[in-house]
Amino acid sequence: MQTLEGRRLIRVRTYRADLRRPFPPSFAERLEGRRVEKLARRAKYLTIFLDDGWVWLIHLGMSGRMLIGPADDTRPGKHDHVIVETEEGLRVAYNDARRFGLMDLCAKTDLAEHPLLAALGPEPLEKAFTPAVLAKALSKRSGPIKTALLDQTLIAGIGNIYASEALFRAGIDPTRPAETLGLKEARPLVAAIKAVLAEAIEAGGSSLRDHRRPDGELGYFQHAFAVYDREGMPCPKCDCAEGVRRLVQSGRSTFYCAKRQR
DNA sequence: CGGCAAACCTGCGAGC
DNA sequence: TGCTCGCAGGTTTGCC
Repeated sequence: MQTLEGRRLIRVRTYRADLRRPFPPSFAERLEGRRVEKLARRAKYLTIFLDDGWVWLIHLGMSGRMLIGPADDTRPGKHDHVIVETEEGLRVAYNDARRFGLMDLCAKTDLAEHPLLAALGPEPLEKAFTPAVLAKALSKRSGPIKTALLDQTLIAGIGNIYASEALFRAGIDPTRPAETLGLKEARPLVAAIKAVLAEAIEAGGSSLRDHRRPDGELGYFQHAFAVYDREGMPCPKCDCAEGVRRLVQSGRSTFYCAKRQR
């Protein structure tokens, strides 16, 4: 998507009225003619800053992806819901089989107060995300630490895969009540969260089944999971008999090593 | 308010 | 081979 920076959007087409939510009024018309000034991210939201002071907000949901290529064929492919063409002959298609994603437009000056962003917790990759900050957030929760890590109002941007991976690296039992983690255990957990997210971004993201990178390849980080989706396989860090275990917390799979994580 | 289940949607893999 | 069924992901909604 870096490839969009600096480009002018000359043609925007939507192929349905909504994703998870309806597109905002006059969505395509408000994008057409705009130049992209900057791409950024807040939690799992992509923020595209436009030259008229508005921001194009995109969430990929679970199966959303941006397909980038030349604009010589503008017909929508299967599950292409929005297609953008730039002045330079680039075609960017938002493709999302499950339509759990969403798009919105927001004035740059109101971005922090946008309903989808206002309640988000701190960015884990920022310097300000410290063990003290994490410990304080977790002290408010009596539920399991794994579930708390997925709460976007406590910490922004951790998904189900990375919650398991971070807890494994930090050696923390996913069922531990969040409030029982003190500063001492928040320290390795912060380090693990930062490392897991940074490595995943560096590797081009994770992917499962039909989720692919823009070039069609699986996200490389998929090949680096220590525990996620590895039930029954040996723990990569110890020789325990059971290997990686799976449990369900709040309806989501958690993978962990019972011997290593306490 | 916290915690949890269900809902949204589709593709895929397992099992018959 | 072809069918059904369960499950995966992120977030919101609704119920206790």
